[in-house]
Amino acid sequence: MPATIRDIKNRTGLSLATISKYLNGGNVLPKNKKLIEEAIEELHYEVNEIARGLVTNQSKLIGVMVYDIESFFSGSILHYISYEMRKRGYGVLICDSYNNEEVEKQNLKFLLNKKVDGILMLPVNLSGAFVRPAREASVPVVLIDRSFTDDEYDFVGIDNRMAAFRAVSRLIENHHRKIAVITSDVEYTGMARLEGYRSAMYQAGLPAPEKYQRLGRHSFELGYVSMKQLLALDDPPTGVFLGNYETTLGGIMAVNELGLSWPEDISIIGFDDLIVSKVVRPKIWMAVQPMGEICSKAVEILMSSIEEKKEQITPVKVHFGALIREGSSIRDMEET
Amino acid sequence: MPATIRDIKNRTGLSLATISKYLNGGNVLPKNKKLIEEAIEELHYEVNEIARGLVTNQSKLIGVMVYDIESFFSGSILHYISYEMRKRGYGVLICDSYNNEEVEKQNLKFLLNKKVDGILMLPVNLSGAFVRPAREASVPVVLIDRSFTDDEYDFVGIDNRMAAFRAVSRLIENHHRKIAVITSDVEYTGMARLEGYRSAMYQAGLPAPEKYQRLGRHSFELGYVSMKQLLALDDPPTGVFLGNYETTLGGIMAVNELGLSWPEDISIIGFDDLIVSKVVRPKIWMAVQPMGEICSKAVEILMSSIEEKKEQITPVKVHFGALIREGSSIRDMEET
DNA sequence: CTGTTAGCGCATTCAG
DNA sequence: CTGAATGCGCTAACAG
Repeated sequence: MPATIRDIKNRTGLSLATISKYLNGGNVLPKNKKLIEEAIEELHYEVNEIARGLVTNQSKLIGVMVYDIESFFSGSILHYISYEMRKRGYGVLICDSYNNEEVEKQNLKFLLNKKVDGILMLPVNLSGAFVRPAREASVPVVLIDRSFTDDEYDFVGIDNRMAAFRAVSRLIENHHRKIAVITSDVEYTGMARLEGYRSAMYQAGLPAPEKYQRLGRHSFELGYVSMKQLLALDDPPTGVFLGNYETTLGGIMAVNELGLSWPEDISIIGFDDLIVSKVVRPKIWMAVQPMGEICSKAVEILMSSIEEKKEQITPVKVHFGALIREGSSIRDMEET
Repeated sequence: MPATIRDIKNRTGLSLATISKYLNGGNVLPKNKKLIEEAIEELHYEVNEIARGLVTNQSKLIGVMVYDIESFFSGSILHYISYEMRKRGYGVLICDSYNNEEVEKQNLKFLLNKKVDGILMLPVNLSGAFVRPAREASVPVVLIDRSFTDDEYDFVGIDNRMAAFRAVSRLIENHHRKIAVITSDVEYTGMARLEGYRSAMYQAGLPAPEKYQRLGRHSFELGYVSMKQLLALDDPPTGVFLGNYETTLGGIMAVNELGLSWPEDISIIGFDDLIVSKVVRPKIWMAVQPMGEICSKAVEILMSSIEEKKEQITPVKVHFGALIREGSSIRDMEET
């Protein structure tokens, strides 16, 4: 049985209140302070956070909801978030929605039941209607990476349209005219990136035929299959923009398997810099999200909402710029 | 403010005890039952688990400690575990040790502070000494995937030595004589798999020269670099056993980049079947761990330890067999 | 089967 | 600055 505040009361002869005050950073006479500290040491006392939570109405827990914990992106996010929260003494409750809208709704309720002090979410639902219970319970929610189409919450991520625009521009600048895209048209980020691709093409006066737009839910398989299809076309593209990490990985694998190589046979620029890109040669051009910054910003916003429990004023949206990192996977088509 | 048991007392005129009993599945007169259910409905009442936890001395939380949350393996494990625990109404507190022994020790204490009811762990430490605080607090711990070299806890995983032995045997049966291994010699699983490789070679009377054993900490890079080195040898191996998912992925990428292909140029058999292998062709032979079974077994063991709070009797170790799944990545060397 | 009475471990009024 | 008293929301004996 762990020691309680009562044990240290008996040991020091002080009252519960004094000890409690000390524990919460209040002023206590030096000699009492010493007394308490000694007792804590001896008894290996540690505050029972769940008891404290009952009275302060805080659990020192936050919930993190991810659309798919098996995705590479989630792992990275979770890494940074758990690090940030640990520093602040918060526990991180994880919920996996495995890309299922219904499950996500239940997860939210589950977390609310657990009395989390706040929620960080990488949502699968495009609509934010299901988040209402959190708002009603005035549990702050911060969105990461993806936002809703119909409701506003605090958000931290990148400007996806712009990132894609800039990535595709890199191909255009290198005089590519036949540029394809592999991305999602059913997820928030994918849709924005698709738009970025289309804008860039349009603005450069280049055609963006449907056969060059391979869409579906972001996945390794989408990248793999689409890349093979693109390269098998009668009139294949010379450059391909891959819309996220999974598709990038799949696309790379496909090119390799076909015995082709970049930038000689095909130019590519991918998205999201996780493990693989560190090691693949020739190095691949990448639109890189600042994961660490995104997470620490999201945590910062969440924490301030938790602390000032004032009603949500107006949602804040933070968009970082993606870094377009240089590689050797784009060939200049004019130097032919 | 959410409704409390008191609100429903006022609304029904019943006593707290009766309501509490109903909530905990006790017998209540049908008419009272109806009364309570109505009130619950109206008031949107939900039990405050943290208050309940204070008296029952349970948090309905378990902790999961992983050596590296960014590894593919962790994501898969977390997926299954969170699913199993949700079914049981438990929250999952996640801790990432990012392969740091010191961090892992702190994580354990952190979880204990959060009063988790049990811990599932994929440890980074080889020694189990740091788990003592959990044992002292009689918080059950179940190890997954990796075990300690110096202390015993409940464990669920596979027989790594045997899995590796069988994987390498697949190459031997196909008349390979020059067989290499890429795996870890500093992690529990890697060491056992290395042993399996060596036994298989020894037993078949085949040499296992050092140049064919590429060792280090399991990583994508290890697989990538090692495979390139192996294939650049004067006398390269004809078959390679890749010791885990990351190294498998790295090895595949290396073969592809060299413009080689399996099974013509090199025969390979990998480990752990996650996303990529579903999509790479020709299909790769794989030693596959039954992730779902492992996790549900681990959860089952943990739950029973939590429920029967009797002192730990004797640790139980469950080893599943890995499935050696057929592919087309091994060439029969006699058919030359 | 139901109601009354005590706490769980702690923070927080209020006096002193 | 300190101490005694009160209650957070709920469960667990007991009586009735």
